[in-house]
Amino acid sequence: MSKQPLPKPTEAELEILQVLWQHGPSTVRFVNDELNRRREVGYTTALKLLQLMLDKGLVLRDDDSKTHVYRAAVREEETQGLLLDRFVDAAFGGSAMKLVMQALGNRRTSREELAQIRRLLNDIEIQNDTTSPSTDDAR
Amino acid sequence: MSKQPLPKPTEAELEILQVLWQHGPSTVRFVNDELNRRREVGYTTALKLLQLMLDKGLVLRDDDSKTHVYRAAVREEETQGLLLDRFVDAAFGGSAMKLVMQALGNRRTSREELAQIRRLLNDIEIQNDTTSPSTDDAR
DNA sequence: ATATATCTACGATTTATTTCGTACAATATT
DNA sequence: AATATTGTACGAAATAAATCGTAGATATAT
Repeated sequence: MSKQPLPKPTEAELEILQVLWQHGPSTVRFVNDELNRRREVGYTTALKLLQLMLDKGLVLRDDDSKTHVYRAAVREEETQGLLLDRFVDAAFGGSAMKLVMQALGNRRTSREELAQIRRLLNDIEIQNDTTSPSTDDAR
Repeated sequence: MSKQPLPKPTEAELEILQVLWQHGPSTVRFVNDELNRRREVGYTTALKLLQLMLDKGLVLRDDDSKTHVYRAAVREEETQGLLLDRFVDAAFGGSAMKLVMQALGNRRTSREELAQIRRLLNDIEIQNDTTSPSTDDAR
């Protein structure tokens, strides 16, 4: 029952996590190269960030060989969920609905994706029916 | 066709915008009181933030009377859309779909809301059909 | 009219985040 | 073996954001 703090990654840390999530365990060099596809970042900057992230427990590293290999210590969905909560709160006054409507309304969504969402809605509805019949409220 | 820079509000600035969007034009005192419902903030902190926001063009103020009245200079949906884009990019690697699925999947969504989303999906589908038949890409 | 409360302006401090420079060790190259 | 390259560690500067204190102006109450 040990509760990890699960620290909130900063903007720059998120960029790095994206790389690690997408490409798996990576060297500093690789991470830095990936970052540089978007913006100019010095090598030691990436290194330092990874070291800080190690302290925070956001990544793990294998330092068996001289060239260390870092990998994400937090799961993608979990982290995104955490950030989403904060974001919904900060930008949408806590209303996840408003966010979803915005996200769907203001951008191109393919037929494929629409179908995907419909499937999800169905699943949720079934869930709702089989668990808590009619009402639902909390706070 | 004049394009304003439309600066990105910070976390604290967003809190204030929420207050203004929700309650309309307000005095510093009122804004501060509202902020203090969530966390402890000094009066001059709120004041300073509003002044900075005025510089940035995030709010406007009426200083006819001694006690100034501030109001949002940016529209809620527009700002949220902007932030959403950034957030989708930062946390979800650019995939709005993943975000929507997360938002819907990981939290309680009422029958009411589900229906609302379905309606939106229908609208979008109709849009898709009547405009660009199969493929979709722009920008 | 004097004292008290309320308000704005704004500099300065604090805290968080990002970025980089330098030192030095290990490895690879010539 | 000497030199160049590539790597880590880590302090410190640069930047950004949030918070607060103090001064002084204006209004309100006694």
